[in-house]
Amino acid sequence: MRGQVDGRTLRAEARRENRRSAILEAALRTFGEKGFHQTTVADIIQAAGIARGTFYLYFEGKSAIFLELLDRLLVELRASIVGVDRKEGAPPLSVQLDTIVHRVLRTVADNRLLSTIIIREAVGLGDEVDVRLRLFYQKLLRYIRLALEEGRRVGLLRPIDTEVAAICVLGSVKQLMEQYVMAEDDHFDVDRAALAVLDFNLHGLLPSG
Amino acid sequence: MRGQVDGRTLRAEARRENRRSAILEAALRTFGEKGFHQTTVADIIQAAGIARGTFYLYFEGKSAIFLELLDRLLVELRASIVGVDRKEGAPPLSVQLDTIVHRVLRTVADNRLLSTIIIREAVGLGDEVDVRLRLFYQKLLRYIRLALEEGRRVGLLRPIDTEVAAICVLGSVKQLMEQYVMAEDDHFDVDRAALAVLDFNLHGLLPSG
Amino acid sequence: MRGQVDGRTLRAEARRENRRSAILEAALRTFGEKGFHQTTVADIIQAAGIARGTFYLYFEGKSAIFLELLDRLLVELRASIVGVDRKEGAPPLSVQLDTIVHRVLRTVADNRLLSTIIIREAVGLGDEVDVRLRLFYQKLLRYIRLALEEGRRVGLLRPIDTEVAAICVLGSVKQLMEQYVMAEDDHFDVDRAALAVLDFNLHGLLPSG
Amino acid sequence: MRGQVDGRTLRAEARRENRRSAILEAALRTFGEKGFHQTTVADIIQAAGIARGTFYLYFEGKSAIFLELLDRLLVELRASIVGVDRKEGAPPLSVQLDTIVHRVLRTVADNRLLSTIIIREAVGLGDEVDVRLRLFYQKLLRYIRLALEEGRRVGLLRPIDTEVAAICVLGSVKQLMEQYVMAEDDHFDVDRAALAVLDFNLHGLLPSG
DNA sequence: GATGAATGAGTTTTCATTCAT
DNA sequence: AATGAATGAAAACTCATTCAT
Repeated sequence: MRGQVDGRTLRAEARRENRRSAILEAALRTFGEKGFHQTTVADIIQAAGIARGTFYLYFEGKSAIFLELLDRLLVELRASIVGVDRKEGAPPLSVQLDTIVHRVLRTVADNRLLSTIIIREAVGLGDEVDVRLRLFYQKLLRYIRLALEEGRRVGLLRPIDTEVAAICVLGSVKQLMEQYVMAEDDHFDVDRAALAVLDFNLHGLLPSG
Repeated sequence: MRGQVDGRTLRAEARRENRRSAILEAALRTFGEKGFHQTTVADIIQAAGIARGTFYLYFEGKSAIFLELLDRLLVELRASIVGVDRKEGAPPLSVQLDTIVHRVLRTVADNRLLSTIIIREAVGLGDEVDVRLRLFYQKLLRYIRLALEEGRRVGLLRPIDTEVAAICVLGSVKQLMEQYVMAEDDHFDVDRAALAVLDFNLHGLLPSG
Repeated sequence: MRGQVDGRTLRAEARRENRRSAILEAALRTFGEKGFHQTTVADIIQAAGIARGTFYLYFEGKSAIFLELLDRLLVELRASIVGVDRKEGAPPLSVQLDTIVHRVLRTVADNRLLSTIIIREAVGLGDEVDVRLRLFYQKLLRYIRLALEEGRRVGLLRPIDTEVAAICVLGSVKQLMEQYVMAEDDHFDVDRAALAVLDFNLHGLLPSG
Repeated sequence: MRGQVDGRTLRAEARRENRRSAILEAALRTFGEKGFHQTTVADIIQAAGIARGTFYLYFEGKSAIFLELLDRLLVELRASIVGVDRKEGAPPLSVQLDTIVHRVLRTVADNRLLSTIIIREAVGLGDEVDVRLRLFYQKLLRYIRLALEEGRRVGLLRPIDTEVAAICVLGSVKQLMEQYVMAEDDHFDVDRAALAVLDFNLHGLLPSG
């Protein structure tokens, strides 16, 4: 009987997870289409095909589900930029940066809806969300800055204001992401863009020399 | 007697304008502090020290007053970037760009509260505001791209993807603005930042050659 | 000097009366066009070309000015139905009723706008107005009933339920007025209508005998 | 289990309908007591003992709930006047008219509160309501006129201005209804009144011959 | 007297969240 | 677990009336 109960429990839990995912998915679609503030719980439950009360069985509320979606994206983005290896024998920083930019843009491309939200609706979504996003970007900036400083130390980079440079790197990639998610037509060439943004970041506008 | 009437009328109009400005000012403060969505008309009238109805005497509503604040900033920003002179004898593009970056950052510095809002709460502020902002950035991007193409033509710039480069230029400046308005402490050195961001945009990260 | 003062006072009073009339006129037009509830004080002062405060120098408020307009019409209507003469030698009741119906319809025709209002917006205009109108119709009904009873007494009328008959008389005339003021085209023949309504009231629908 | 679900659903639906009716009932009471314009949604929900939001769960707003009440009455009134039969062998028009007047007054008596409103506050209840009422009376008038014309053709009625006569018939019945709903004491004898109004409409005031 | 800016009570409406079934 | 009816706290907006100039 215990086995049976376990089976039941397992199946129940699986169903629960499925449903949870379905709601998350529906919320993602709705947030992506209408934006956080224009989206009502009614929209989400309609898209998910569930009852009002059911929504609150799975999530604490509108902010909570948004926060969860946000966290998922941030985790993916974070994953796409870890891996800079400053040990000897590792690929040169330029290659690593190239990889990172590629990965980040890929992640954005793969999570277009979600990316739209965090890029466009930076704040005003409730204190918790605001804090989460701010922290993410803060960490990201520090990470980039440390990478740049390391590059400076090993003589790979020219003497620059690493703080401002980090800001510029972040800004240029973010803006590219924004243009990408904003583009109504789908023929945005991610690879070309990644190459170009890297080229820009590495060499600037002027002819070298 | 007519003179007196004129005097009265003038004074009345002056008072009216003052009031209007005071409300705009109060709204600006409130939007800056709480963000667009967190701000209610009640907040604004409280900050302005006026009655409910008075607000609607001067503005159509929350969106309208925000739109007006936005337009003011956009006009100033626009003004800070006009003036690129491609005629012979004009200063080189690099100098002009330098001037522009300086001016833009100055404008942002001078309108910190307002800048905060349009940078942080990019969209979801009502259809009209959204459209206005989107258009502004669109025009800005095209403007930058044209300037870069001109630079290419006259051989000032190296061969670059001007579309992506324009995005990068815009993004780096925007991100700098964001860091600036976000910085809680006031010791953000605008001039240093302007120089650094220009240096980055012009020469990139790598040593030349 | 007293003479001069009197002259001034007189002229001032004349001016005051003129203005008062002008406002009443403007209010009449506006009420007639939009109805009592849709009409705002703003509408009236705009139509009158006066300032907000000025309105309150002449009238206590929106209800008060409406009440005054109402009273004017009621006085005229009342005047158009006095004069039923039950003394010997007077014209027969039938003729007198004919005269009354004619006069009433004429009064309505001459005060079309105002009539529209009291016919269409019977109540809900504030307690005072409601009471005034109710009283008017009550008195009117009693008046008609007494006339009918007198007619009965002198054998002019057949045995009828005078209370209900009075109601019917009032109702038929009121409905005629309503159709009249509602008619968009202006070719409503008052005289023909007066004759027909009298004919109906006196002889009914069936052939006599 | 499905049966149980159906049972639940049915019960839920029944409860929902009950609630709806209860709100309509409360609104009817409130409109009847205070009139349309004096009634606020707050009044209705208080009378119904429900929360603010609940009201909007069942009705779009004040106008919508009034419109529904109005439609119910108009349907009943309409039903009370269909059935005039002009085929051979049918009861004479006089009898049919008698039936109609009886039925109409009964309907009014059975819907006293609602009747009060549409009779007293004829217009200014919102465009849609106004149009609905105007159309209703228009149709009613045409209907009466056609009936009278038919009566003329078959020689049942004397030569009359059928248009004005229709107006008079409608007016006399409406005024009777008004007196009825206005009467504070309840001893208004509907049957007597119906007879008297018919007598008046058919034979008029004067002795026949 | 005239003006029109200022007032604020009063209404409508929305929507995230709760809770009985 | 699931449901969806019920809730009520906000929030926006209107407009008759007052009052300082």
